[in-house]
Amino acid sequence: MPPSSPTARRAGTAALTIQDVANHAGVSKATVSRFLNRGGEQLSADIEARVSAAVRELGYSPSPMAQALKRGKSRLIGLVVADVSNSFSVAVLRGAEKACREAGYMVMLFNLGNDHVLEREAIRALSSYQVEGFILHTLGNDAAALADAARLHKPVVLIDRRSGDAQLDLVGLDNDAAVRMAAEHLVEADYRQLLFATEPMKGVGSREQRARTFRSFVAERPDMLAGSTFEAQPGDDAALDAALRALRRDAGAKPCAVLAANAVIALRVVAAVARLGWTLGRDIGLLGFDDPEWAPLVGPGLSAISQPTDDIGRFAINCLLERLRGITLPPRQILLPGTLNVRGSTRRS
Amino acid sequence: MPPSSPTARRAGTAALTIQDVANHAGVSKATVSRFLNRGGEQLSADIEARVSAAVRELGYSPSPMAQALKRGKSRLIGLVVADVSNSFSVAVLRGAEKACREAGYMVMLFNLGNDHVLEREAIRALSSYQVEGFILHTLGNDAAALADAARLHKPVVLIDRRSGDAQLDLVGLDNDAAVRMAAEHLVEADYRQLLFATEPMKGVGSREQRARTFRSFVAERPDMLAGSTFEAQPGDDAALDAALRALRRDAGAKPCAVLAANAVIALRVVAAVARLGWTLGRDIGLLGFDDPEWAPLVGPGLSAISQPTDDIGRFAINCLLERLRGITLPPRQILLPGTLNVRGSTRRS
DNA sequence: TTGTACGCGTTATCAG
DNA sequence: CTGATAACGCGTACAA
Repeated sequence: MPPSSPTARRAGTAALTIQDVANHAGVSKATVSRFLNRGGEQLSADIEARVSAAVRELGYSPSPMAQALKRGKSRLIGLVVADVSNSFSVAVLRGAEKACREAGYMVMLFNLGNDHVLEREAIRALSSYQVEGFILHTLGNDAAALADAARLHKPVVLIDRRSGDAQLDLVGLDNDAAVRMAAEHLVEADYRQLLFATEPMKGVGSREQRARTFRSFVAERPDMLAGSTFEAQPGDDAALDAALRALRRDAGAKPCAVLAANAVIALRVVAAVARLGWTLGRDIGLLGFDDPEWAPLVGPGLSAISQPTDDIGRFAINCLLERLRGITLPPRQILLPGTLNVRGSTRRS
Repeated sequence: MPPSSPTARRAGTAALTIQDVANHAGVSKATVSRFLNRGGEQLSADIEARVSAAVRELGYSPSPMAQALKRGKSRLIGLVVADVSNSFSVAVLRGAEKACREAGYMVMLFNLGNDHVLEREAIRALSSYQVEGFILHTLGNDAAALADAARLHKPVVLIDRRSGDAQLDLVGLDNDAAVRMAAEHLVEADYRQLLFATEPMKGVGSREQRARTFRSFVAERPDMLAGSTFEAQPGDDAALDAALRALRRDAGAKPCAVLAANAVIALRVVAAVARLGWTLGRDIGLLGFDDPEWAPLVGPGLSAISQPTDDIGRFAINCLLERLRGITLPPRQILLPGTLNVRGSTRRS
């Protein structure tokens, strides 16, 4: 049978094509395509009406796949995340996905599951699907992966963490301001011996940045404040307990407090304090980054710096979209302010 | 300029095509395609070697987009989730995404953000990208959306929640067994007046199932046990507090406990108990579904039923893949067992 | 203004 | 066993 007669198509319910619409309206594919893309600008009123009606009646919408193949653009954005289980990651993901959809894009997700060898494969797989750009929330040590992306001329926006030396757009918390806000709060609450607890730095920009600012803050107040840093290895609770004991010992009579670099480490400190039989706030202060849902519920409540995660996701997408529209600017840093939520873990009484 | 001479292509670094490989190996596109798909079965040793070498040297991998266009298969799976912020959802997502990738598929994510009007749009958008099947973790009240999916002959696997009357594959927790395990634990811990606290049912299968089993369990022990159910409206903390007060009042001298239908509601109960100045375990027992990371840290620790979220994700994907391979079976239910983690919130001493 | 014809990268059919 | 060729659904020069 010759492939088609103008009438009588659409057996079953296969997706309709632009040709179906053209037949229905009695015009050519090209005309329909023009109507769809240039919005009926260059069409006669009569034709426009017919095509418009046909599209509506048939409920037609073009195939993004075919469009992608033709124009090399897919209206797809690749989102690579070190660990979806991380509450910060999901929160950002949420904002990003929403902003994406509002701009007519879809998100293609790749979770590294903390296996950072996958980073290259991630951007490779994603770009084979023609994603137009990348949002990366990873350790970002893999320069090769970034190079791949750059070579494909696909824009990249980093979230939270600066990646190597690459000059890329970055959106995240204003770590410097946030750490200062946090430390100042601890000082005002009378804590005098401070410990900055973090996951292993591993070259992660935001962790190093926070640690650096913390050290500066302490160094600027040599007479009233002492401070040190502790990198907690995953699983090694004993070392963490020891570090906390050392903190109180070093503090002597002075009140001491921990500044936890993120929610994961804050959770571990809370657990350690419980193991040691201490009371948060009184025996030891604790202030964490990120403000997880459980923060109000542990002991007297965990004081925390909350990040504007939704905004971070939104800004990242907007930043990417601007690049896609061809804006050529030097790499930007968009740093958003955090918010301090004071709870019982930083009240000594 | 005529589009191509056999040599001298690949200006810049545009992605390479099957034609490039063919040129490089001195064969036709068709041959390369065959090598790629049937794995060199029907090729002469000489040709196979040449093609194989060319593919490797050039680092070629075919374009999923073009493949999708040609065969109508995209190696894409659509994942629709009611709310990514829900810890259960992410956990399942994690397992699913991994299983997907291991099977050579990619995940396309659509988050409803609890806006269930989007459900139809979700499956519409996703199927326009030719996803081969759907994993749905939604309220599932939108029969129309499901009908859309069915009409496209795309397989659907439901997670956790049965959807309307549709006969579809389902994978989730064995709610019946889990509720009985939970309730039995409460009984053994001497609690005699029970309250089942849940988010509004809204026709959500798993919530109704859990409530039903709870009521049966109580009804089967009329002489030793009393129980009731409470639907907590989002934000209405006053009503929740009142319900808890009523629980203790009704219990009189008997110990009472709350069975929380998921982590969200468990969190709210913990907060309410704190507001009321009670102590978990002693003044009121609490056992929750889901086992969030913070469970060990609130008060004496929150007892909880943990769900095998990774497995749920994996099974869902495998189930979907089997359907994609054309298995025609009646709809299955895969019910996985939960695990009871006993902590302080169900210890009266 | 509208239609015709071609190509995006693949795979399937059909000759050879 | 291999190569030419026609689709898949769409956008767009080019021609009318």
